[in-house]
Amino acid sequence: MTSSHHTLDDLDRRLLALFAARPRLGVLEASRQLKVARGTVQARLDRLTAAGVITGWGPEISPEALGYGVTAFVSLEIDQALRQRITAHLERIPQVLECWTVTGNGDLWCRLVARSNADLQDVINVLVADPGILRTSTVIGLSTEIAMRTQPLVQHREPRR
Amino acid sequence: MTSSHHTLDDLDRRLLALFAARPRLGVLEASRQLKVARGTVQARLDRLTAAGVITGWGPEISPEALGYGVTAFVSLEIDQALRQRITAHLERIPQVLECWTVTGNGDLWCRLVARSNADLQDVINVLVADPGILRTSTVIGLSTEIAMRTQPLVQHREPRR
DNA sequence: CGGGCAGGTGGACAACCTGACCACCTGCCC
DNA sequence: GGGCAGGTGGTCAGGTTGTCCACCTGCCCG
Repeated sequence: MTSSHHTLDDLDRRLLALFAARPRLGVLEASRQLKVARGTVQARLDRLTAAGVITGWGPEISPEALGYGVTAFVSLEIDQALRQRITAHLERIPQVLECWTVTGNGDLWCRLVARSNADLQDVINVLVADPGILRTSTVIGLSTEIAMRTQPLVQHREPRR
Repeated sequence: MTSSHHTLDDLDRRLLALFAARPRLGVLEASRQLKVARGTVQARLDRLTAAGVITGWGPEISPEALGYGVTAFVSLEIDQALRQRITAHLERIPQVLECWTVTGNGDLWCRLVARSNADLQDVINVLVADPGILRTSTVIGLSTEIAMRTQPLVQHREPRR
């Protein structure tokens, strides 16, 4: 959006790669592996966090391991005047993992999970209960070809500007 | 998919909520806040990890903070015979953050990021360079209504089965 | 040119946490 | 009644953290 973004240097990239590979590493151990002073690692981490590059260290949860083996992507065509209320409605549905407003006919785009295809139908029923939702179209995720990743981006060096 | 999934009990839920809120917490501090023995927290964490519920503790990176302020979702219609080669091609593009095979006309579904709309065009050009890609349709993410989340799912108690 | 400043280094400290044990208790299934 | 998984408190040595410090370097700026 704005151009005020953080530019990574080489050490940042190595740091992020290291912590991505072994996240529970302590600062001291990391400094040893990167061959820099401990304070440096600490300062880099603080700066990356302050800049918003690192947004968290939370445990990543696998919905699949919890029994939610079905993922679906739903496009919603909605009554624009009611968007706020609709997103509030979606927020209240735990199976809605993500939601964007997007360009195109589908005004809203969501990621859902469910325990089975039958369960998915139930979830969608809950979802479309809001009368502000005019039309939906669902595609089901069959297999993950590339799992959510950011490392390639982090390691990527923009050739020119 | 398979029904062999881990069922969370109340302590698991509280544990996950706590670590989601303050991930860098030590095991000892967590045990104090949850009012259980340290060994218990340790054991739970180990079990959740072994069960695949917790898949990692990696730092979460914000592409936006790195200057990739534009997100787009692309549906690709492809020559099925070439799917393997195509996904390999996509894997090599850092701006492709995620990719699924899905039902429907769009055989492949990807999430992209780019530095700007103009940059997005460049990324898409790289993407469609593979002749196995027959048709694409792109929608641009305008705003995040619900950011990727799993906590509601974790805290959710299935009413009945 | 010299000053100021951000950022790196290596070292020091006490306080604290971790991993690995242990003995023991409880609830539950067979 | 036995066996077992899982919880509880406790101990221990060793490693790690947060916080200082003095000092060095490169760089921008008047």
